[in-house]
Amino acid sequence: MGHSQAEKKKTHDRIVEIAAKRLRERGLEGVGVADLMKEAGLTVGGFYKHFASRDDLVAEAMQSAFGSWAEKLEASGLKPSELTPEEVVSRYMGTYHRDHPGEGCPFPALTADFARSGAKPREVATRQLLENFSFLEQVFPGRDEKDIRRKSVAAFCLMTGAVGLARVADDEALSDEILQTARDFVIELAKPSADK
Amino acid sequence: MGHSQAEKKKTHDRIVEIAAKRLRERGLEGVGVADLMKEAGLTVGGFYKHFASRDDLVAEAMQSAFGSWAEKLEASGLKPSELTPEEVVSRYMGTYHRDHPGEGCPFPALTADFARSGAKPREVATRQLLENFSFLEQVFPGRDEKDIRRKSVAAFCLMTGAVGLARVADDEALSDEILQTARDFVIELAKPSADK
DNA sequence: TGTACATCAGTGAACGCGCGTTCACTGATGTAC
DNA sequence: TGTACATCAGTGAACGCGCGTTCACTGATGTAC
Repeated sequence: MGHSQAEKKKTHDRIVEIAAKRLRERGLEGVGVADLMKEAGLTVGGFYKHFASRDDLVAEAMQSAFGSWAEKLEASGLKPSELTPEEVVSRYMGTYHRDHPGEGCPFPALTADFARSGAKPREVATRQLLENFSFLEQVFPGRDEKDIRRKSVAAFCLMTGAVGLARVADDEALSDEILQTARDFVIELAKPSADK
Repeated sequence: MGHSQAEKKKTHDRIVEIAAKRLRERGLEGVGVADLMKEAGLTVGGFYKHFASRDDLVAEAMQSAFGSWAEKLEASGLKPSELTPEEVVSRYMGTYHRDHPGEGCPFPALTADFARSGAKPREVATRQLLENFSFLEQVFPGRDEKDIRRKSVAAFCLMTGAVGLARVADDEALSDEILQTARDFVIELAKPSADK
C-alpha cells in the first residue's frame, strides 16, 4: 500500500475518471459513492482522503468530463480550425456518441441535471457552453462574425437536442432518422451558400 | 372525509397533476412520495390507495404532462393546422416556457431522464416524440412530405436543445441569445423559400 | 547499512437520515332493513 | 324516516434499506539518526 504523492494522484484521478463516466450515464445523482469506490477497487471509507464531499467529486468529475471530451475531439484534427464541419457533425451526431453517453459530451447527457443543480455546477456548465460555441465558431464559415456566431449557437442547440432525443427513442430506425436529419441540416447550414 | 368515486378521482388527479409539475422541475427521481402527498394536503400512507407504486405514479404523471402540454398548445389555435410556425416557435422558445419547466414540454425538462429510465417511460416518451413530430408536420410548410418531415424533426431537435441549454445558462443575456437565435433559425426554416 | 518512529492511503464497521412501502386503525359516507 | 352495519379514503407510526459521512484502526512506506 504505497503512498507517495504520485500514487495518491493516480488513485484520485482513477476515481474522478470513473465518476465522470458513470455520472454522464446515470445522471449527477444517479451514482453512489460506494459504487464508484468499488469500481475503483477500493472501499468506501477511503473516499474522504481524496474529496471533501460527494459534491466535490461531482464538480471535479464534470471538469474532467468536459476536458477529456474536448481533448478527444481535438485529437483527430490538430486544431479546431483544421476540423471540417463534416467531421465535427458526424462525430457528434454519430451512433457511437449516441450509444456511449459515458464517453461523450456532457451536454446531451446532463442538460436538465445542470439546469436543476446548484450554482457551482451551473457555472461550470455555462463556461463550457461558451467554450463550445467558440469552438464551433472556429469550425463554421459565414458572412461575418455575427453570422458565424448565429450558426454556431443554432448548430449546438440542434446537435445536443438531436443526440438527446436520439437516446430517448426506443425504436432504432427512428433514432437513426433523428441523427441523420440533424446531420444533414447542420452540414447544409455550414455551406457558404447557406440561407439568407 | 367523503369517499364517493368522484371525490376519489379528484384527489387522484390532484396528486397526478402535482407530480407532473414537480417531476418536470426536479427530474423523475427528484421528488419524494411524502412531499407530493403533503403538497396535496394528505399524508404518506394514503398514497397506496391511489397508486400501486411510485413508478406507477411517475408513468401516469408523464401521460398527464404530455397531455396537458399538448392541450395548452392547441388551446390557442383551434387545430394544429391553424397554428402558424411563428406562434409555435415563440411559445416553445419563449422566456415563459424556459422559466417554468414544471408547466412546459416534458422533453427539454426530462430528455436524459427518459433515456436513462426503464422500458415503460421510454415507450411513452417515444410515442410522444412521434406525436410531436406529427404535430409539427401539420404546422410547417415544405416542398413535399419528405421535406416537411425533415424540417419538423430538425425543428424539434433545435427547439428542445435550445430550451434545455437556455435553462442551463447562468447568464440571462446568454440564455436569451440562445432562445432568440434558435427562434430565428426555426422561423427561417419554415419559410417556403427555405434552403435547397 | 540498519533500526525506530512518524505518516497517511486505505479499511470496514457504524452512524444518522430520508426514502418507498406496509399496516392497524379511524371515521365519514353509502346501503340494507 | 330511522337505525345498524359495511365500506374504504385517509391517518400516522413503523419497517427495512441504501445512502453520504465518520471514525478508530492498519500496515506499508518515507524519514531521522
